[in-house]
Amino acid sequence: MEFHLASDDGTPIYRQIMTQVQHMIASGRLRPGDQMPSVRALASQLLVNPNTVGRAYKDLEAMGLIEPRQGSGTIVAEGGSPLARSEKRRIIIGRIDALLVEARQLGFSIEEVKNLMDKRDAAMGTKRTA
Amino acid sequence: MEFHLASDDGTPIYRQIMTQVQHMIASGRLRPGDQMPSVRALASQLLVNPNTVGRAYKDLEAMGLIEPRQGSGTIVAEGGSPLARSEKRRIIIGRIDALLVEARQLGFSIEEVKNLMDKRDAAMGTKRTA
DNA sequence: TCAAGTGTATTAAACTTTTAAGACATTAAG
DNA sequence: CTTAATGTCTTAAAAGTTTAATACACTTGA
Repeated sequence: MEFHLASDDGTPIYRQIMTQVQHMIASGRLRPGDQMPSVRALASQLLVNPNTVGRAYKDLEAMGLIEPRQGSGTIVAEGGSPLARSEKRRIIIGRIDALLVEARQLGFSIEEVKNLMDKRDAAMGTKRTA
Repeated sequence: MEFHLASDDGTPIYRQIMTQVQHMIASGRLRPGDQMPSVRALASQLLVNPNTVGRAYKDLEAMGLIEPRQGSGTIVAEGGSPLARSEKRRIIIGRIDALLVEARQLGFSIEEVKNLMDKRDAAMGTKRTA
């Protein structure tokens, strides 16, 4: 399970964790019944305090996305159906808009961005598991 | 000048203000020499403390995006970002990688992302003042 | 039973963010 | 000059975030 905390805009860590889990569930990479990484394991992986992960898990539980099992771990909840295509589209468009604005500010044309995307995608693709 | 603070992910207010201004400059809605809203006026509009806006303006000035004029207001700075091309490239590649990861998680192919990018870029272009 | 791993909880401290009230020098307009 | 508006600064307090060191009850597997 790959997590990455990269946001440099001051977003609290526990919020970033929540967003990651939400998106993983939305995309189907985490499915109902799947085991979540333990609080301590994820904290260790992210080099973060266990309480911070616990905070994220607690809020995700309140949202009904995950279910803690005392003693054993935490699993993805049943009702947590993947987001509708329209919702996924709304999310990705927000990211794209942000990238376009950033690119324009930095002086990159859309063609340059798309070329860079191809290169980066090819580099990432070599690591793909499926 | 329309500002809106909507982010519900715990992002600090002054960061949201900075992002808004950056995007307005990037999109051409704010051009070099334009008057920025005063610290107090923007604070009043956003129902936020003047110090919070001041913090955002101070950081934006440090980035070279705006220039304070003692006594009169604050204007959008001339000239572009002082960053070197290599530095700009490093930044934009980071954004692209994040977008690719997100897109993959949400189930979008790179072709779909590039198509959406073209559409969004065209939509933004119509608002440009050129 | 025993040990290890699990989620949860408490208490405390450090740090960041935001609000608050006020002050100062500078600028523009009357 | 006077007045009002500007950016900037100080001090303080409140709130939120993160880390830290524990502790507890529960579950699993040996």
